[in-house]
Amino acid sequence: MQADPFSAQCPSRQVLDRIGDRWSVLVILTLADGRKRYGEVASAIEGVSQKMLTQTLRGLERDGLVTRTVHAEVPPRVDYELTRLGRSLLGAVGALTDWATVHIDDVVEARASYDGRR
Amino acid sequence: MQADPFSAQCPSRQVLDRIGDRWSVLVILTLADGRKRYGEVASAIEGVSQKMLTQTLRGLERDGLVTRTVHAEVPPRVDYELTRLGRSLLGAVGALTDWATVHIDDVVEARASYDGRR
DNA sequence: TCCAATGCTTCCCGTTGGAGAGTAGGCACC
DNA sequence: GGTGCCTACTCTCCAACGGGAAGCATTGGA
Repeated sequence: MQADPFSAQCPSRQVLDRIGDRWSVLVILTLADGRKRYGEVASAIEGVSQKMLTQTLRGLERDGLVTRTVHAEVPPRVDYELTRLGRSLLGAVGALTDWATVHIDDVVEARASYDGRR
Repeated sequence: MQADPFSAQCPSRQVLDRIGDRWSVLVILTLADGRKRYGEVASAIEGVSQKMLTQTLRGLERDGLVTRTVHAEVPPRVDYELTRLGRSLLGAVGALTDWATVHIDDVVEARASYDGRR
C-alpha cells in the first residue's frame, strides 16, 4: 500500500490524525506501564472529560491499539490494556514526549519572546 | 524544570498539545525539505483551510519552531522555514509517520474487524 | 429505604473549525 | 484611466465538536 500522509484519503493520514489527537498520546502513555481501569486512566490524565476519554478509548480500541475488557461485576469494572500494536507505538510516542521534556525551556522562552515582541 | 505531561498546567503538556494538533505535524513534515511559501504549504497539505493553516503556522512560529519571513513585494510573498529547534523535532515526527506507514495495514484490518463485529 | 460505586450516555450550550467572500496594493493590459 | 490579477491573509456565517453536569443500571451495605 502506498503511504502518503498528505493525502486526506490515505489511511496513514487517518492514523496520523488519531495520534495527532489531543488525548490519544496521553492515554497511550498512561497505559504504557500496564493494564488500567477506566477510572485510573481518567484520574491520571488531568483535564479529560469522561465523554472524550470514552471516545478516545473506543477509537484506540477500534484501531487495534488497546483492548477493552469488561468484567461482569457490580460495580462494573472495565480494564484497558495496550495491544502488541499499541506497544509498538510507544517508541515513537516516547520520542515525542522526550523531545517535549527536553525542549520545554526553549519553547517557553520562544513564546515569551514572541509575545513580548508585540 | 519538572516535566509532567499529565498535568494540564505543565508546559510539556502544552508542547504535546501543539504537536498533538491535527495540522502541526503535517506542516513540520512539509517544511522538512526546506523553505516554502504559504501557498506551497497550503497545496502540499490536502484539506487544510486557510484559517487553520495560518493559525497553525503562527502557533509554530510562536513556539520557535518555524520562522516567518515577509518579503516586501507585490504580490506579497511569505516564506516559512524550520528553525534549528524545529528541525530537532523531525526525528520524533519522523518516527511517528514511519510507524504510521509501517502499520497502516494492521490498523485498517483492526478497524474492519471492529466494525464488522458490530 | 436510601446511598454509594463505576463506567458510561445524554443533553445543553459555548467554542472551534470550515467555506467562501473580502482586502491590500502595486502592476500589466486595453 | 479603468479593470483585473496576484498572494497571503482576514472576516463572516454556520455547523460540528467538546466540556460540564446529570441520568442510568445494578447490587451490596448502612
